[in-house]
Amino acid sequence: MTTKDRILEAAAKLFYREGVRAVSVDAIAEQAGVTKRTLYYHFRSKDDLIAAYLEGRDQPNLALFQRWFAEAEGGLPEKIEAIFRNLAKSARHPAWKGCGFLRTSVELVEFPGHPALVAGRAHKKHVEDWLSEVTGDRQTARQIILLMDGAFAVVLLHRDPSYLETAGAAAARLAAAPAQPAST
Amino acid sequence: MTTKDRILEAAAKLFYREGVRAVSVDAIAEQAGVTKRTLYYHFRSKDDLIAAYLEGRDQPNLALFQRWFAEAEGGLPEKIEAIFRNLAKSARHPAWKGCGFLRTSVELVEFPGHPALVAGRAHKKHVEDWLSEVTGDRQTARQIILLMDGAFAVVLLHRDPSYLETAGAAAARLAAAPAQPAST
DNA sequence: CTATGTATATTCACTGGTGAGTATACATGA
DNA sequence: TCATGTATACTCACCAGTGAATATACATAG
Repeated sequence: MTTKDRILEAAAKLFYREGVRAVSVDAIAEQAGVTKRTLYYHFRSKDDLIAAYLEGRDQPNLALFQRWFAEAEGGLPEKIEAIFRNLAKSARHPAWKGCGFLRTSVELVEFPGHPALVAGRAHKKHVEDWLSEVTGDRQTARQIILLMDGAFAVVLLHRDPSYLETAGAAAARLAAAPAQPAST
Repeated sequence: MTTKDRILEAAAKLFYREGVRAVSVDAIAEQAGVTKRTLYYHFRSKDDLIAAYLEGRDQPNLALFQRWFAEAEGGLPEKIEAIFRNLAKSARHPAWKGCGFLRTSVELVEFPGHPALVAGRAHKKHVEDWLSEVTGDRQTARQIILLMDGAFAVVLLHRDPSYLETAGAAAARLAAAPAQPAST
């Protein structure tokens, strides 16, 4: 594992756990076991590091959703609901802190053009595109995304993962009977 | 208007615009036209001020939803959808930055017991309780909340208020046909 | 009806600490 | 000997919170 990878891994861990603003570059360097100067050799700035953190989460995150969907029994509504059930299970872990993409978009609300937000938008679009494919309907895909992201926010606030199951039930119902006949 | 009110008003404006972490106590004092020491005479700490900011938003926010609901034509689904339509209109204003409660809960994720988060949870519960009343079903109320909070997050990320209308359509459908016969 | 005391409200100037980022030097393998 | 990578030790800006003093208003005792 290269030094650069170790730095990114340390950054990702701390950024997710505490938020991108709360974590100092010094703390990341220490966690990675390098000096701050070395960190700045591999990354141009803290903002660069934040962007790299989110870019690195796009694929694994999407792949996880796809695996949960593929491995679930039943028809489309059941498979959609399975994603939420798995999310609820994750959310019961004490280290769970919601969606890193959404949280970063809040922390960087003053900088709408920040590269990390560009990466965040791309990620959410990838999920939406994939859901459009499997549901055959963009509107339904968006409503599922809205339920999921809403659940991230609400569960983080109340620390009550059961909202993810409530969201899953709603998503399953919307997937079972799309508003207008399928139209990707 | 008292000095204390002016400080709180200044804090609320800056906290909503830039986020509670990004705003310095000095900036609030300057905006309020007092010295920092005066600010600390009226508020014990910055955390106190953050809590006061959210506590002050609870009632006005809820009242706004209730007004939008009351003033809308049509049955329950139409009235629910009207709330989202009004939110979408607000979100088109360039100063709109999502939901202050949810954003603060992200910014203070490291401090789950923070008084501002207690105020945030209370507010969301008030909205949920009111929606339970008007829909006659807690599950439906929660799903509407999930759609609304999801839309706050997604619209903030993509800067595309149309997601609020998509959420409104889903909320109307769920309100029109609750999963199980009404049970508050 | 003045002198003294006290509570409220405000100011200026400061501190200890932390933040991101850098100047410079040293190592080491190709 | 040159590019790559790492370290020590720094700069400079900012930030939450404080110490000490002051202004103002209003008591009430002499």
